[in-house]
Amino acid sequence: MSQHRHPGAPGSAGAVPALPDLPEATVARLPEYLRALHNLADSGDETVSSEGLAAAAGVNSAKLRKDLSHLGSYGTRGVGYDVALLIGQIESVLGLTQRRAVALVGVGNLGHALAGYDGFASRGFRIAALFDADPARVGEEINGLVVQHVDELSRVAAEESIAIGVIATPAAAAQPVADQLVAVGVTSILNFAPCVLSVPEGVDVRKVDLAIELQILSFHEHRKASLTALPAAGGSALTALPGGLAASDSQEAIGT
Amino acid sequence: MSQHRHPGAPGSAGAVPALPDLPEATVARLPEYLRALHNLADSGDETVSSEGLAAAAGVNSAKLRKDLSHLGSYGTRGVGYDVALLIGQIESVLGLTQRRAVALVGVGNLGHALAGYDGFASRGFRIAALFDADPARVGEEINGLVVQHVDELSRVAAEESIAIGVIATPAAAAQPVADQLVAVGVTSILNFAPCVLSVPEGVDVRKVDLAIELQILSFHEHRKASLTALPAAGGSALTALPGGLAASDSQEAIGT
DNA sequence: AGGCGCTTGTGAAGAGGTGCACAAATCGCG
DNA sequence: CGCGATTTGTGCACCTCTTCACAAGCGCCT
Repeated sequence: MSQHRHPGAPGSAGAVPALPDLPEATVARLPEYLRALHNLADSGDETVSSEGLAAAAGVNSAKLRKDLSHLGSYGTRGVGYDVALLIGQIESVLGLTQRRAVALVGVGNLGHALAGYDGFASRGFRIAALFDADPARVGEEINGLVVQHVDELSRVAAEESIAIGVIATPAAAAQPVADQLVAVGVTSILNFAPCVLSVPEGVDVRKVDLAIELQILSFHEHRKASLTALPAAGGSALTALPGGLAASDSQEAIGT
Repeated sequence: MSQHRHPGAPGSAGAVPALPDLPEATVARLPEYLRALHNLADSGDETVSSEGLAAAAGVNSAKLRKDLSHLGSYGTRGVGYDVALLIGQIESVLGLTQRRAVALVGVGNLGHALAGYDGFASRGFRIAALFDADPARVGEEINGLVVQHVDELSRVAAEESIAIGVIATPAAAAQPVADQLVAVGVTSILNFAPCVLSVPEGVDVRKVDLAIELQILSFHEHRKASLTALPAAGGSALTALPGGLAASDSQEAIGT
């Protein structure tokens, strides 16, 4: 049930306490807007129109306006949005006003790279601890952090008040690790292992599977190839495809 | 490793001619089904019910049946789906019957890990070439492949018939690299750089942004925290977590 | 052989997301 | 001081995706 609610009117008292209950699709786009806004800010721009920001974020401008309206943003008609203000708004909604501590479990091939990925640090997160089950890896230092044994997790989690757990272990180890994370109170997990995690209600899991992304691309590649291979195949409905078979999900030919 | 050539394939290479024009959401789930099916096959299962497969893939069983029905699969009522047959079907639809060649550009922190990620090789892809713009990195050998300068791209792409390009460069370098990939005929790109790529129509781009995933989790974490701070909302399972949560962020002062 | 339990495949209803098009609001300028 | 150019915010229609519920089909057991 989507309830329309007008989040706090301009003059309302408290500071926008109610989380506006954003559509999930909107939430997923906010970080992209945020990144684009930071770029604009670095360029010295102080305001930006929905059209301009939409182009920078690779989305439709109406969609962007609707997204921003959901979080009760204050654009100025005839002018646009104040870049700095909007950055503050989005960061606040995303809960990025504090730097959240991330625990990374699994310092193998991929985990090693994640531990060194500075995109995390620069966008609101702090990798607070590294874990691995392999004794051979415990003790290794990466980016100033020492890899600890995964059994230390509960102790360290309490000290560092871990907010998010990242799993970069092999698939077989992922579920036990997830259980351990949940046990120490972590309610948000980013899973890079190619498997389905089962977690109690209230725990959010997002999955990133690199091979799956390639397989999706493979499908489209396959489809494109077979389309060009079958010229006019008997005039079936296939050839009657309208304007574009562009993947709606991906970005496509922007501007020019 | 295991390159399952569909064993008892749906007979007739000529069959399955018309690409069924699958819903995008379905395409995105097929790889997950495929992974689950391979697990089942390794366990020796020969058939699986929609319920069972759905559980293994983490989706609703009705959704799974509808997805499979889209690709005209033949389950047996009262029995379920033939695992081997279904694997063959899905691999065929995804275009995984051939092993696609992937070019990886950007062998920095993340790219290095991707180059060594065996999940690609085991799921239908072959990393055929590595590139970087930094002369200091050219010549380095990773996983049996020598890093070449990005200017070699056009020559190598022709030799290896690259099907998919993976961009793991810094954001600033991503667009030029994408242009080069497009120029040599690549029509599918997986972009790890945190920026929007502009490509001509007909080129598919999928983006993976690791920081964005964390930011989305951060939002939910933020929301959950503010909910527990608010009056009773009915829900409950949240408070029953063992171990107790440590991370509670009280603040959410917005604006100004 | 016939009935029974199980499972698929799908129609239909509902939820959610998207994009157009336009009214409302604001600024700058003559 | 009012007008026009500009841009936001949003109602509405469309579309995709999800989920339910159930008839049809299949194999097994008696």
